Amino acid sequence: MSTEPELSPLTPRAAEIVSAARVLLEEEGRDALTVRALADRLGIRAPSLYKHFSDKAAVEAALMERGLAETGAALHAALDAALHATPPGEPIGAVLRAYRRIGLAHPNLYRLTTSGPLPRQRLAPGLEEWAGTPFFLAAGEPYLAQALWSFAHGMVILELDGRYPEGSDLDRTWAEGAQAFTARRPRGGVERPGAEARG
Amino acid sequence: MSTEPELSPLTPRAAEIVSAARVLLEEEGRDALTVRALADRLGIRAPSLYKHFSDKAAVEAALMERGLAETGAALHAALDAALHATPPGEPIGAVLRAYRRIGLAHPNLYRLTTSGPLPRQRLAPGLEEWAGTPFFLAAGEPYLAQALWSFAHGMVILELDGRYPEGSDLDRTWAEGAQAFTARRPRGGVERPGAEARG
DNA sequence: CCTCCATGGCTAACTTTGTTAGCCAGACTC
DNA sequence: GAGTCTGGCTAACAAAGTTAGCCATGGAGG
Repeated sequence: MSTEPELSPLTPRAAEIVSAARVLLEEEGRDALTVRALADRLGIRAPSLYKHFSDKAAVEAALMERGLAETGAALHAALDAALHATPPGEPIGAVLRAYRRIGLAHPNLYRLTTSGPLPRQRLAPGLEEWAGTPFFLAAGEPYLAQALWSFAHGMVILELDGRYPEGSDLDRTWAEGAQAFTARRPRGGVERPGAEARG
Repeated sequence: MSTEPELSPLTPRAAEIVSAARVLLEEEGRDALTVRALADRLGIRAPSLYKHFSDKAAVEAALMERGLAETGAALHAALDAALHATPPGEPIGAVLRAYRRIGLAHPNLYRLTTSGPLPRQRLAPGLEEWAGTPFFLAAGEPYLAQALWSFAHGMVILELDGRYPEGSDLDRTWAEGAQAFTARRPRGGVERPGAEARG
């Protein structure tokens, strides 16, 4: 269990703004996350927000950090629980289930965090990699890990966007994917991820 | 090989507008696809576009139809080629390679077509399903098919968005996924997809 | 031939959005 | 007590999608 990287520091007021932004985003969707609407929630005027953040993208970057941190924490916890259970559980299945759960729990934050290019300069260093590490630990091998991560993201985002036909049994589709990837997992237990193809 | 559904009919002028929109989108990105910029390319003023489309979303829907149609055509062709080759090729690998190729060939159109909810009322009926059918034909079973599709979409969108670590060997990751899914493909060849969990 | 009207342009203008400029009140520091 | 930092404010702008309403062209029907 690696320790979580520290998020970019925020003043108390900035932290309040990010909290309000998160509620607004989650309750009313991405289009509703507007500078004026956010200011309204805080009882101030839109331009005042610029005393705390350089632009709207900076607020979104702070939200993305929270999304990454919570995702990473959930995945690390699920992996640890699986590995330390008696008998140990299947790590790939455990990570996949945790990933789906966190994506569906905060759909708009998930979308914000995972869609489009990441503003990496604005994110705490190491955070993105830390959040993805459980896939590497569960897969035991970097190529399988990236394939697993891609599958998981594809499943969540297509479900959130309503792209599956009505009535699809997605539990079964997730199980199918988990079995396909688990079958290719190298025996010999979990290894540290190699340096060459992480993420 | 099923026949492609007909796209929604367009007047000649509307077709010109969609063509211009496509060039604009592909050359300058999604943010550049603005009503005024599109009008500029056509040598007219922005409000004139509303004589041909009810709103910007209608132009985007026409673009999505083209994206779905081209994707579907490429996937059906790749699957047919694999199945009718001597000796027959591996259908899952063939469909995956074609999917990646078409996504990377038109990144902005791919993103537009596959991100966010689909405006299904504005799309030619049957088109979405037809485009996805090759996954079902290649997988031979609907749950594996949806898992395969999710994997493919996750891979393409994460690559387009630059989410993989620099230097990742994505060819190898694609191959890893192809092997994982191929191993679970039901023997006995390709079946028609069932009605219950298509897409 | 002349009228009618559908087609497809146009200008002007409005709303919403992100953003900047510049002012000001309170609080803390030297 | 003077100054400066903090965090509000109003006014205003540019870019976006969109609407209202005017006008030229051109083909159809009498």
